[in-house]
Amino acid sequence: MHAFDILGDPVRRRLVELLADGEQSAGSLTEVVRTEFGISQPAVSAHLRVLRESGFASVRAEGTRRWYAVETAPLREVSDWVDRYGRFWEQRVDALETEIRRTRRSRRTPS
Amino acid sequence: MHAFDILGDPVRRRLVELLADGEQSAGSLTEVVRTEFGISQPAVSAHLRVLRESGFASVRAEGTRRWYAVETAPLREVSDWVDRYGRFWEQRVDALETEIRRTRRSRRTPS
DNA sequence: CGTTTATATAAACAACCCCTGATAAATGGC
DNA sequence: GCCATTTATCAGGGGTTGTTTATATAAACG
Repeated sequence: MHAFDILGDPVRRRLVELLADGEQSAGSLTEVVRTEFGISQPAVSAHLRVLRESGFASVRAEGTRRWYAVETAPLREVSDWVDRYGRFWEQRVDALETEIRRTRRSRRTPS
Repeated sequence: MHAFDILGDPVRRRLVELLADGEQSAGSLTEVVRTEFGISQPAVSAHLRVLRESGFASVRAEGTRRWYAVETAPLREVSDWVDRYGRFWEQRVDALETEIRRTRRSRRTPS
């Protein structure tokens, strides 16, 4: 399954978004997604499985709990594709220069 | 249909790749994709329709020919998502600084 | 041990997407 | 006007994917 297929599903995108904040248990992920999308626990579990098997997420067992974390490599594949075939480097470079400047400033003067 | 759904299909990704080189007629796009994926002309036409209707491509008529061009805005949506939720800014920023420097150098000394 | 909690798996089903083959529409050349 | 070319659309079938309900597994706890 290609990276774009993985992220093609809105539930999986949301899971990745949630995991961007850091490690989360399957339970808390399920609770959020369950209410937001109105789907069952097994449905969420199936999506977590897809993220696992595609390398988008890794799991750590702790008792009965499963702690999920996002993996960056597959996301890189997506951004690489966009960078390669989206021919808008001009604008993109400008935007990223701004972003880099902003990042540096915030590093110098941490909140 | 979300941007990731559009690019979830390998044929559509390939079409965007081909269009990255510049405007192409439906015919030449069809020929390439037809041989690479072994699908029919109507199948390719359907994919071009999806790209059209999702804003990933624009069309210009010239006689019976249709000239397709890639549109950058929807691709931006994808890269924005990755930038926001893929937490690998450290490496990413470094890589892009390099890229920016490279771009500037090549602007100064055009090939 | 028996029960509860946390998570995964299995079976069945529905929806959707993509494909093909046939055909339409519109332009171009003679 | 007639035929060829280019591209799009339509009707229908098939396969993948996501969902639910029910159940399994496995640890924690009394």
